[in-house]
Amino acid sequence: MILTEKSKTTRQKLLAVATQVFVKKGFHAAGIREICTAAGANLAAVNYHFGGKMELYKAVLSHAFENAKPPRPMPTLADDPSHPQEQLRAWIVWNAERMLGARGHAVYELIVRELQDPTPAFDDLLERSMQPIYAAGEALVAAVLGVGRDHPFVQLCCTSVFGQCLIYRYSRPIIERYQRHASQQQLDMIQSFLHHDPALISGLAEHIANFSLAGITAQAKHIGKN
Amino acid sequence: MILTEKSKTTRQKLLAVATQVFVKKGFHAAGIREICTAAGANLAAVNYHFGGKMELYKAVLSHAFENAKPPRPMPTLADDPSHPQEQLRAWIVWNAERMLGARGHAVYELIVRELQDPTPAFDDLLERSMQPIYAAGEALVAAVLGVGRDHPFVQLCCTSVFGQCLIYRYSRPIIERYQRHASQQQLDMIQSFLHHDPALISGLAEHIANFSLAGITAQAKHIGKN
DNA sequence: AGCGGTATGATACGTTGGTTTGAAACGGAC
DNA sequence: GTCCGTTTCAAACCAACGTATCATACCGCT
Repeated sequence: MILTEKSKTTRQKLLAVATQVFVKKGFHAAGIREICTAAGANLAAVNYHFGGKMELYKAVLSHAFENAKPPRPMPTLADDPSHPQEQLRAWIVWNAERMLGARGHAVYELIVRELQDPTPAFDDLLERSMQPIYAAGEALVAAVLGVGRDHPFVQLCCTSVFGQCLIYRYSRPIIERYQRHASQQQLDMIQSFLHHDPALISGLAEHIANFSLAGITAQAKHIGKN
Repeated sequence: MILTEKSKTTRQKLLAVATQVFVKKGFHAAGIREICTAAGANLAAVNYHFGGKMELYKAVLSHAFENAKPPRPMPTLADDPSHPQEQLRAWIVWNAERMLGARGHAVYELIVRELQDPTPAFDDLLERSMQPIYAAGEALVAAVLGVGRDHPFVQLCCTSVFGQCLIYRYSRPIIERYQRHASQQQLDMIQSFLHHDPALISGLAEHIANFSLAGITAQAKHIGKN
């Protein structure tokens, strides 16, 4: 199929709208009719351009993954093996900003949905977008703790870091809900968060890094007891 | 409607099966037919006993909430105001065990689902099951940090604690998926986790408490700078 | 102008899922 | 035994969804 100008715009429109709808409602709850009318396209457009709902969804996942490419490369242990603690801090900040920032919004929102209702596209998505990052974090935490990567503490600490990031994705509905009882100052912060204000995001990332580094280094004392 | 013995058992069976199905698949994906056949009841039973799918769901939420009553009461600042740090640790452990243990399983699984696709029952559920716990944690963190409850650090730290707990609920599908590549030792741990083994859960709670207390006390150094 | 591959359009099909209906079965009260 | 409220059952209804169909419109090309 040769893509003329006209077809490209409808295809892209479909892709853009579908991303929003899938993010907002998930795969099952999202409707072809809703997507098509919102994109100003005909009902049959999805089947014509993508071959079906699932294929459209996979295209959305790939597209969102491509768009999530971070501006800076991920810090790893290999960058500066003699200062693991600084590298770990850099990795935590980088990871938190990626998970909470605007670029990663769609991917992580979709990942979070996949976590609850996995579709056949889950494994691939996880493998491509999470596994490399997690592995880098594992290596850094292991280096800081001075233990092997398969030490239980390593996984526990990595999970704690990811948990602190992920909750800001999950608690979005709660935050929106608390707007009603919030002060003006809180309202501003909520708006900043919902719109991925880079300053607020990096503030959150800093907190997570401070909190986690203290937590991780505190684990060092417990090593050897078991 | 008077509840005879017979009707009570079908109602209860329906409630029990529906809880499992709603937990496993969420409100939308769960089907009346599936629930009824699994409960050995007729298709019309749900409408007869509860009045509809949404009413059944609300009944499931209430029932799950009632069953989540913890064996020990929640530690609060009021229990021992002179040792806030010890009380905070006790609260974190209590909260983590509640969120990861078998008793709270259904409620938190349902809450997590509500977080993504809120139903009209969301507000009530949140208010009853989360708000009191969160408020107690806020008070304890504020006491340890020596600041007011509306200080930004307090909310950041509480969020970090909840995030570390919640992720173990979210990552369940990932954990199940990694069973394929796991060693025997890891397999045992995974099984323990999936079956809410109390020993493992309290180990996780201990980690979260150690990690978080170090993180929170580290925040004290940053207070006053802003 | 006329052709052929491409895109869009309105409409219908088959399935699924929640709900409704009306009849049949049960079980205690008199 | 008969009556009546309660519960169960099979069958049907209705709306929504993803998909398929086929005609029409578009556009570069000869």
